[in-house]
Amino acid sequence: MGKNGGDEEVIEENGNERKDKKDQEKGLVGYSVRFDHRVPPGTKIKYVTEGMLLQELLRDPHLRQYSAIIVDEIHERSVDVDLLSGFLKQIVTGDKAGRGGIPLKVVVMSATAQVERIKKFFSSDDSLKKGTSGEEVEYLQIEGRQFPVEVVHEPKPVPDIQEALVKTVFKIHTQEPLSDKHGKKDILCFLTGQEEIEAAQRLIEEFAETLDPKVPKVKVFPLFGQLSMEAQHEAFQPIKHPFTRKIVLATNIAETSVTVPGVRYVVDCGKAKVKQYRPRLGMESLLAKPISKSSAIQRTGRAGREGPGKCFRLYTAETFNTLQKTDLPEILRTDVLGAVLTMKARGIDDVLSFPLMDRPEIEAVENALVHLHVLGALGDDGRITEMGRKMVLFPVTAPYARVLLAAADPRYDCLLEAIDIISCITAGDDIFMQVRSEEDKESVDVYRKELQRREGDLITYLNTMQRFVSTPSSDRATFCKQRRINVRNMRQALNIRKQLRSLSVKTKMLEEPPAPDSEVTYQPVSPETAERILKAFLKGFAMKTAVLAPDSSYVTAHGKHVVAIHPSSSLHGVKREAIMFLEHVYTQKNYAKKVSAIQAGWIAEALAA
DNA sequence: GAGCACTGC
Repeated sequence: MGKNGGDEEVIEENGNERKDKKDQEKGLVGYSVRFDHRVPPGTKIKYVTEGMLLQELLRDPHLRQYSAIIVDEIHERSVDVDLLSGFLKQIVTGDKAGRGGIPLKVVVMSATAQVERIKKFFSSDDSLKKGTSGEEVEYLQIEGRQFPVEVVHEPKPVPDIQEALVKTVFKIHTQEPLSDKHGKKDILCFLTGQEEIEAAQRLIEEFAETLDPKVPKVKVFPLFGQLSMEAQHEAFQPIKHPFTRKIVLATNIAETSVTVPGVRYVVDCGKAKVKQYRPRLGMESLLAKPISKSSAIQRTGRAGREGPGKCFRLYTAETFNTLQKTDLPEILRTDVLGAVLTMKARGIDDVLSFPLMDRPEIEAVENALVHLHVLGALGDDGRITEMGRKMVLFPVTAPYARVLLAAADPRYDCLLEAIDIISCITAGDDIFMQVRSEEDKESVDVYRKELQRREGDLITYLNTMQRFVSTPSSDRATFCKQRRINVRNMRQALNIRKQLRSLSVKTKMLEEPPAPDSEVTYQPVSPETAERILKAFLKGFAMKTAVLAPDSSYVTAHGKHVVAIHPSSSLHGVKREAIMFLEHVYTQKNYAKKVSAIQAGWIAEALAA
């Protein structure tokens, strides 16, 4: 590798592994993702995730190790890719001295044409002043491949989406052929959520009963994330019965994450549930909103992957024209707490002037700065503190990182316990799956009750992790099955646990590596230890607390909003003096999730010291 | 009595 500006090329990928066995053996191609790294000596091309490259920026702010960076799928606009684009712009348009005078080449790839914006963003501000915008940015276009899809809009707004859906599905079913030379001609419907999907399934199945026996049959498959892997898998299988059409009722999962084969008809309800952070309320909402034009086009495209198709939009052409061009990028929809800390840790003192393709509201940034100050990550001068520098080393959000630091403090002394809990919580979806049938529920509840603790959800997660790791590996599958624990998420939790433990040793928060699980016997934590754990969590979540009001509702300490305990919590329906919750979501109501019982006096105590 | 979809140092 050269002395300055390396000869290594980094290809940024969104988690998709691109491993070519032969090249890898020769050491030409390497990759680096969260739990898996393979970068042999002599690597010329390295595939990394955005988060990994942001992490490398901490050590190597000018990316001197690389001669070129390729950013793929930039239109997906994750927070990480937005931050990375900002740093890349600074490197490309800034002073080359930090790279020994060697320029960095940046290639960005996008499936949708926001060409002008991207060109403008990566141009230096000087060229903008001279009116030669984008001259140093070259542009190449490659045609996509798709079969034609005919789009049909509703002539006028539909009063009832479910009714319109059933009507459209059976219009397709009775008027369009079951297959052609390209293969099956199945139907994929985009709906907003589980509830809507289950209602639609009932309606379609009821209506199907009334069909003339000469008409082909239909079989309905729901498809959403909370469904078990097996149930999801069913929706991908070609239908076995002859003379039958498959109808898949899906959430956005079928727009972004999976491809259902055989689809030639798409029915689009025009909406999707979106999570959006409300900086003023310090909480997020999950509500059905109109989709963007680009999302509608993406859904339409799902009908043309295997042959010419048709897309029926359950809204008018006028409504389509009123849709936003693109979805709101994530940085405008989430808490910018993490983004601000990421910038601060990489030397950005004035975060408001950092180049971003979309800037969050000033209020959102200010809230994040205040919150980071409360957490102790920023000092009174707004600069990152010693504590903040330690926090960014952990792959968890700032409040969790603060909890880990508190837990390592001798006053709380519960780092391993905090790691167990945070591993369970940050392992993706809840490790506890929802139980669908009533009979299953009874038996599962018997086992789950054993894990539950009166202190609430956090100590229940701790109990679960401790019971799990002290179970012999041959019995772990049964352990999970009985309690309906998602094995994939549990495996992820173990990975995170291992990573957090090793980072704790590296940062000297743990003096020595913890004993292997095989040498630890299970013992439920004492109420005294549970109290120390909850107090350590309050160091990160003192703002997310509520006290029981005289009318038996919980009122938040911050903002005085009424919150209800979510039904997924072990404390649902329970009245305690005060609660701490790690998540705060508005759906049908204002809900607190991941809830623990605390004493009201602990809140002020946590904010004080 | 309720759950759009991903990912990560």
